[in-house]
Amino acid sequence: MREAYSCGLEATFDVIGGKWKFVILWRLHPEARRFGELKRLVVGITEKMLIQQLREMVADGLVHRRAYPEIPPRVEYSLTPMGISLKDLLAPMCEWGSRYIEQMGGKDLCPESEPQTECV
Amino acid sequence: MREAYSCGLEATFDVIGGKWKFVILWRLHPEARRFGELKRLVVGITEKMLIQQLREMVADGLVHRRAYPEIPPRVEYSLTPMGISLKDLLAPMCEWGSRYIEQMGGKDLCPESEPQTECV
DNA sequence: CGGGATCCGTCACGATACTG
DNA sequence: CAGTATCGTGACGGATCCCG
Repeated sequence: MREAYSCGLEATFDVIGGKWKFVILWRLHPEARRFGELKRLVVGITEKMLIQQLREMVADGLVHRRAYPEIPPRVEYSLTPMGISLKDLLAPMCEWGSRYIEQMGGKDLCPESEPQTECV
Repeated sequence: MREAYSCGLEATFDVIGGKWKFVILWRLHPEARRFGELKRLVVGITEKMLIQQLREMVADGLVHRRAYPEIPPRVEYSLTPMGISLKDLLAPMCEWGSRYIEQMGGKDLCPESEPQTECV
């Protein structure tokens, strides 16, 4: 959420656009995750990108961050109600993409990659 | 549509991600548009970006390009069935963004910009 | 009218190393 | 464990000029 929007679509893309946000979002569903868990679950992301994206999502009100004053440190990230409402949006987007892939030449699905079953 | 996808969401973002694609898409609905029309309707886009995005969308099977062998040249762009199906996806995304804007501090809507009423 | 070609700046993204 | 700091790169987006 940065400047003025002339349409809700811009806001939506601003908030979940980019390479990682939506992946993180659906890894945060349905339960809270620790930083280390996310790092493992979001395959291929670097720590820098993960913390950066999480910060933006916290600032955008999609994710809640809870730090426990312990040693060793523990931080849990969870979805806010706004973040949860986004999830209902991701489902049809994922369905559309899946249909698109199979109609446009099924060769492009990646069978050996870990099955991301919670998509859809 | 470039590499292998592990999830439909990646495909969706690949196809309508970026700054311009979804704006062009909904300007193409419900009727075909000429290149010059699009250039005026998609406020702020340069010719280079417009033609570049259109080409990608044609390659991705979302948009159909029809050139008339006339002088002066005339080219019309329209949505393919796949492109039309995307429109049903954009509507909820736009609604979500609008709700997000008003809940997160209504100052971020842009009143003086031309009302993009066909959104939603 | 509907493009194509070229040059260029920015920034999203990434690799690596270090820290409380 | 959960970050922070630094550096590098390429794709994305824009400006400008040219063409059939």
